[in-house]
Amino acid sequence: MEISYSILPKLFCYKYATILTMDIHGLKVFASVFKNKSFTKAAEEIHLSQPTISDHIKALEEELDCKLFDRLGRTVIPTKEAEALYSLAEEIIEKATNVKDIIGQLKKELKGELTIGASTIPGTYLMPSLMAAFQKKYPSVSFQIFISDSKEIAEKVLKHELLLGVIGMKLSNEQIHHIPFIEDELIAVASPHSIKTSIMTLRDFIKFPMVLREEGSGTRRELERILENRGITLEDVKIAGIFGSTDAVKQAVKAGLGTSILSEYAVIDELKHNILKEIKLSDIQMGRKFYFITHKKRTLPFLYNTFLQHIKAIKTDSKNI
Amino acid sequence: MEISYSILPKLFCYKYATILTMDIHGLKVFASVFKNKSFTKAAEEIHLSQPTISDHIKALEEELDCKLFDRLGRTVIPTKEAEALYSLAEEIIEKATNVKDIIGQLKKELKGELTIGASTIPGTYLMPSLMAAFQKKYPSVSFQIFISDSKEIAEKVLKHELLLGVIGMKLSNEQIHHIPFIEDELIAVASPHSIKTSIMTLRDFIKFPMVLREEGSGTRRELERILENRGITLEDVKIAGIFGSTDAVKQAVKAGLGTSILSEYAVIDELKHNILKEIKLSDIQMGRKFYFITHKKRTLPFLYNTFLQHIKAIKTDSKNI
DNA sequence: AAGTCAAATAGATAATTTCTATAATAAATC
DNA sequence: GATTTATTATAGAAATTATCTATTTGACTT
Repeated sequence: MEISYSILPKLFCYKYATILTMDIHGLKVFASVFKNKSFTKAAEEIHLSQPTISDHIKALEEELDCKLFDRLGRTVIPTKEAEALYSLAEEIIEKATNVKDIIGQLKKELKGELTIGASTIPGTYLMPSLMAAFQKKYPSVSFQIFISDSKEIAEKVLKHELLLGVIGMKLSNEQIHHIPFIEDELIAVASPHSIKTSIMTLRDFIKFPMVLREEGSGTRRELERILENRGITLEDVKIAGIFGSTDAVKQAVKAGLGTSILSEYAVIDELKHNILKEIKLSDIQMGRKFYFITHKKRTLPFLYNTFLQHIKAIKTDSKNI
Repeated sequence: MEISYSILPKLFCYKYATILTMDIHGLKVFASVFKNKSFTKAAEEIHLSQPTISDHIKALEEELDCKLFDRLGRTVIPTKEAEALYSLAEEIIEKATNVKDIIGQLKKELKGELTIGASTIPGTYLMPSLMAAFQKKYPSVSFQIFISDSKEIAEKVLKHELLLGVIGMKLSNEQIHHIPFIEDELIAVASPHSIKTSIMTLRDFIKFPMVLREEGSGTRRELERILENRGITLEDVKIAGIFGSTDAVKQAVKAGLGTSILSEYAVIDELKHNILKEIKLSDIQMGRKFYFITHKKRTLPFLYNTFLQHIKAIKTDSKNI
């Protein structure tokens, strides 16, 4: 393997050292002369002057070092070499003509895989239904959702490992483009058995031991921000446990390990079935936003842009309802 | 069919009206940037300056109306469109690079069909052994010998229906290139039973009725030329019959219809077996030459030139023996 | 031999390619 | 956070190339 590695650059060098004057335009001129058996007719067809055609053929003849046409006064007759060149030239011209079409089509193509990095809440509770709706509209689209915490998603977007992310916080990085997505309400929850009161102040609530997400989490960060606004730090809070997933936190709260403050999307089912109990905080509203994030320097494939427009449309629709 | 005929010119028009600026050089620049993930490295590889690379990429981006690379400071990342373009570009570059090789190889190719127009004598009595020798040397060569009279062979060469001919006379046409081939002796023959003497003068010989070839024939023309030199026209000769082939003339002579003057190559076997008898003409030597003929304006494929050189070599060899 | 048709040549102009030098920008380092 | 470094973009100039028109050359036709 090491040998082939060291030889490779030389091969490239060789390949590019070969001066290839031949261009597609010249081949088109040749093909036209070949088909018309006339320089003048080719000139009319390609809308160039006859001397220009002569020039092109001369250049090709010099480059290939062989006569391509026998000029016999009224007609020209292609040589054996010209016959061979014609089929090759047609292939090249066709391929080159296709390029524009293929790229043009690609620019409008609504199929392929949409890879999105998502933090826990959007990845687990929001993306699935979005994916379903989008895929219904564009059946040839498949999704790959990479779930991690907000910090890692942001890093991957910055390192160009991901083109698109959804996270629960706004970043200060100038390179990141934020597209507001959806509002989320953070809700204080406890086990139904552990706390009887269903309304209290934030300061009262944090007297109970709490179960939290780990540090990179958007939910955790949002919580810290809210407490900080009230002059409270996490050091004032009695932490009963830290878990790496929202589900684990929910299990811990259910088991009575402590209270928590979680996304409404994460606990909507548990509240409905009385597995968890909402503690209304009388003095605070804990809203936060989710954002789609992209790197400002990256060009998004059409499919990704369409997806983002779809999201924007949904947002507008739901606002109007 | 008429419909497709009338539509055809429009299609050509459309095809060539599409302005296709894209050239192979530009694609090579693109491919290098794509592989190196760098404009600067591509510049080194192709031995162009970095701004030139920038220009080429810009031109391609404008023509295809899409961004090809996201420029991110230290690296560039190809877009989805660039990925697609790369595979297409490599195909085109490879084909274009092949052209030179393929044409180059064709120029030295010693295979294929060698079509030669030959008049009766060379086509029947000289070409077969030549063909055999040449094919032994170059086994991938096949022959097609078109036999007709000298006049028609010459016409076909002039009308570009044949690239190469062998005939028994020199033409006055300026367009024809003559390559001397082999000497032939015309021999006066008769049926062994009809004439007892085996030597006489030309004037005595033409007192006997003669059997001749048709007018276009080289042998006939040669005979006329010889007679003319002696102040004799064909009107002085009693013509017993005119036949369209040398074989027919021979049969007629054998049958005692008359005498004839024929190529030594045509009667060599008959003389050996005493089917025909040579009448030595004491006062004349009737030599003539055969020539390979080509049109001066036509380019001969390499195979044809090789064949002619082979012929020339044989001539030199046989002279030296 | 004159007329006609087709390609080649010459000379001029416009377009393009490419260069060097420099600016702008982003990442890495201190 | 300022500085250095690496990379692409821009500007302006020079060289090359593509193209044109007008004319010449060459060959077939009459």
